[in-house]
Amino acid sequence: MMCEMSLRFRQLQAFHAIIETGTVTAAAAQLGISQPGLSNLLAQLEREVRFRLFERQRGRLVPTPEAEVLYREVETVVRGLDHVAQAVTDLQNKQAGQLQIASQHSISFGYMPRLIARFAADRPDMAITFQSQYSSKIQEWVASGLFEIGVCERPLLHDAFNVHAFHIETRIALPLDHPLTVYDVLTPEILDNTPFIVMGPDHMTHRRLRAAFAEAGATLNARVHSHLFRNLLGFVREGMGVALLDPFALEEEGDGRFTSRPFAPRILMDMVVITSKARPLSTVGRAFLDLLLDDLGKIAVKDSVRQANPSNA
Amino acid sequence: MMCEMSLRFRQLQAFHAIIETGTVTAAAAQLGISQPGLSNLLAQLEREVRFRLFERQRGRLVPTPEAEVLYREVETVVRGLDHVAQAVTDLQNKQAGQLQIASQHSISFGYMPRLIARFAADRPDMAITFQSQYSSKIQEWVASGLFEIGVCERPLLHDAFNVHAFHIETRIALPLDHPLTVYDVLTPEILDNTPFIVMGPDHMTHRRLRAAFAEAGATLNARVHSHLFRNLLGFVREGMGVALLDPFALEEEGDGRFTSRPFAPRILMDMVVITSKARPLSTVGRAFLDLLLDDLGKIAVKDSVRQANPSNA
DNA sequence: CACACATCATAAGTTTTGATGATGAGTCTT
DNA sequence: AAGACTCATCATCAAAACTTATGATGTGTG
Repeated sequence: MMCEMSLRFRQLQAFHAIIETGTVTAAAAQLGISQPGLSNLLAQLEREVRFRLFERQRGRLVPTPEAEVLYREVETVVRGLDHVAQAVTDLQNKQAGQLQIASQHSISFGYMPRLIARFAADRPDMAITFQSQYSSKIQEWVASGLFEIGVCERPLLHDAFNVHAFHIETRIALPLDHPLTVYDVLTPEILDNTPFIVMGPDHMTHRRLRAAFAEAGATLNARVHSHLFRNLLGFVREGMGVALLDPFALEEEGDGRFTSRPFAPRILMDMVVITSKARPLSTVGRAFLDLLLDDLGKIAVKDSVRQANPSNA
Repeated sequence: MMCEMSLRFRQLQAFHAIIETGTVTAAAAQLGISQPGLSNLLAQLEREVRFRLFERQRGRLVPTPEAEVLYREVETVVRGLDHVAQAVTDLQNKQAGQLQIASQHSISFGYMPRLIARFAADRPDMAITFQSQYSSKIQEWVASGLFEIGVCERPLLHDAFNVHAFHIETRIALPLDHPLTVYDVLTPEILDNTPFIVMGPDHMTHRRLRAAFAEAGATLNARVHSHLFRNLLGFVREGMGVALLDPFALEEEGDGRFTSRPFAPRILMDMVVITSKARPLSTVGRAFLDLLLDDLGKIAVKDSVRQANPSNA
């Protein structure tokens, strides 16, 4: 009684679009094909699975319970294809250079390009690949040998890295005309109930900020949530509140639309420079890593640039 | 510079198979197509993504770092298709009946069929769908309206159910010639270091069993792990050890190759009969539910068949 | 060294699948 | 009853997927 069925991806994609949009016509538009084409795909699929996926009620399609169960599985597959496409464009953007460096977004706009430029000045014929990404992606890339050197935040997800840890002290960014600019150092007490622009709740610094406020018995008034330091700054510029930022994002202070103050108690960002344990560093890689660590020593919190083992969590 | 790329699923499937098997020839066999066909798909994919996925070294394919990064994304998608196929066959096995009942495996061999037979005796022209599945799948099916009545174990994963809780007391099954058959009730002290056949460590009863042994300062000697009560029984029959089982599995006691004893402290299985909050029970559904709850009252631990709210975890 | 047997790539030809546009039937609105 | 929707069906055609046949290259063996 077992019979061959050949679920084709196109059919699942069609099915997915129909459930999502509610009608065949709209689904066809979403996929950029004609309505009869989609009708066919659906008919094929229903013939092959041998149960109804939709009740035809008064000319409309109403998903059966079976369809809803199936949809959950199909969802994973169809959405997954988007992820693959994204991965492909990420990989396409990587040029083949002699030295590959990836760093987390917040450090990628001002600091890293400047350092790389300085490094490349003495080496005119060397090609360097530099890319900005999320911390987890950077770790994946360095682990797989796609990039030689990565700069990202903790936590580390694998154990495949040589790790150089350093810590960056965060500061509070405020609009120029903010009343609290009169203080030299800001504390939770001073900032009690002040509108705050914060990172998503899963980010380290957010949790530490919240803890600092709780400790001081102050209220953290989280007005806007965002997920890139760079975005927070935009809101600060617009005067919507204050934000806790890393000094790299604050480099643009010169634009004169916001300023910054230290925060007490200090909140540090746990950052790391990683290289792959699996393959040894190239000569240029070594040279750049030395420059990077040396330079970070000037910015980072004292005594925090050192060799260290990866600590997960 | 952005150019159109049309990642076809078949190409990803090909890529996935090649990475998995290591050679094109083997991958072709796995997918059931010819080697040149696969070679073509790979060539297409490499042309479209515009970076090498494999180095051709001495006639063999060696994945590039890019390929390994891509593989992780592709993996999700391709494996997902298998899940969809599995879901489809699950759904195909469901017949269209007026009354749909699903129950967890352990209760599905003896008890439920017998009860359903009794119920159907008075109603000769009624079609009933009955299916045995894992607890989580049963919940999904009842939640989506695919089945009217489900019998499964806690924990409940949604809040979409009307819940009737009951508790089943487990017993220790032993081979007939086991020395411990001389006891009327078995305790952790008596069973200290006795070879045990146990459920996987994620199952409730396993954790409680372990706790009971720890409390008594006895050693739980887990000799075999399995994941279906029915399987445990097979090992007991073979004399490999004793096992903690629900009374439904023990119904076959008549076969004379094992026996059972109560265990102290009592270990109960948290079970529930669920129906969907979303749609009201049909008349037959109501009737069967009444019969089921009434009958469970005779088997279950006293005072434990009652209406209750779902409690998660 | 020559032979058998792997590997992957290419070419040409066939079958299957996907999509189109025209058409029709049903439902709801106005 | 017209018009704007829905979805299904048909004939048709192009693109994709697969086939067989063949060649180039590499490896291991007597």
